[in-house]
Amino acid sequence: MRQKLETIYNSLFSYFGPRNWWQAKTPFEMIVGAILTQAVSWGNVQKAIKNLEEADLLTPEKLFQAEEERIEELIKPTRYFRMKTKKLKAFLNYLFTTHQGDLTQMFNLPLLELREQLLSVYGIGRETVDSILLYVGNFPIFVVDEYTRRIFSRLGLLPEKISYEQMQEFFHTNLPPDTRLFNEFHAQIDALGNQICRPNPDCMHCPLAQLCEKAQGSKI
DNA sequence: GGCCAGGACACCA
DNA sequence: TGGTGTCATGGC
Repeated sequence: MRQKLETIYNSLFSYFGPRNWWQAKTPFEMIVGAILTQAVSWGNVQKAIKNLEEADLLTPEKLFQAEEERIEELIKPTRYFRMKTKKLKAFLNYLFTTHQGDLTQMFNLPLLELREQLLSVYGIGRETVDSILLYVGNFPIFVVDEYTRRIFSRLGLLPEKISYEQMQEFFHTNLPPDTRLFNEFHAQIDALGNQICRPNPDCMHCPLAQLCEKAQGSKI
């Protein structure tokens, strides 16, 4: 299985090239992005980040003090802006009450303890917390999502109905705990899911078509 | 004009 | 435990 995953990763990387995911100026900006990107394309997130930056609110202290109405207006491009403002505030409330507003202190916690703490914050679910741990904290934790389920079930490597934990366990069991690999692999899966392996997949151009039971079965 | 994005939560059976 | 509705912008 390990070799099969290696083949899949190499095929994706050859096709899409390095994805350079999560370019950000600061760890705080990355965390804000992780919350804002929920159910929205990254392009919209970048607009909101730019708005926050121009308003000089991209520090924990300033965003914590900012009025909700002001934040709502600035992050409108990211959809569900009222909910996401509450989520940002919930995270900041946690950061200041538990870690004195210090991200370095927060990331000094052991992985599992930090994951548990972040999951208890309103608006931070499993995918968001694992994205923060992997992309900001550099912990070797694999981020899975709907694309992962869709692609790997079509490949016949995972059942169609599978929980988040089971999917994550699959990658943790079959890959070395390599932060850079996990980082790039998730980004590659996203690229495939976003551009090709859709509900109506473009199997003709899929770099994994030779490995995919569904693509071969449909003789595309 | 319709579809769908780098989800999470509340509610219900 | 799993399914469904809600949130409510912008690009293609």
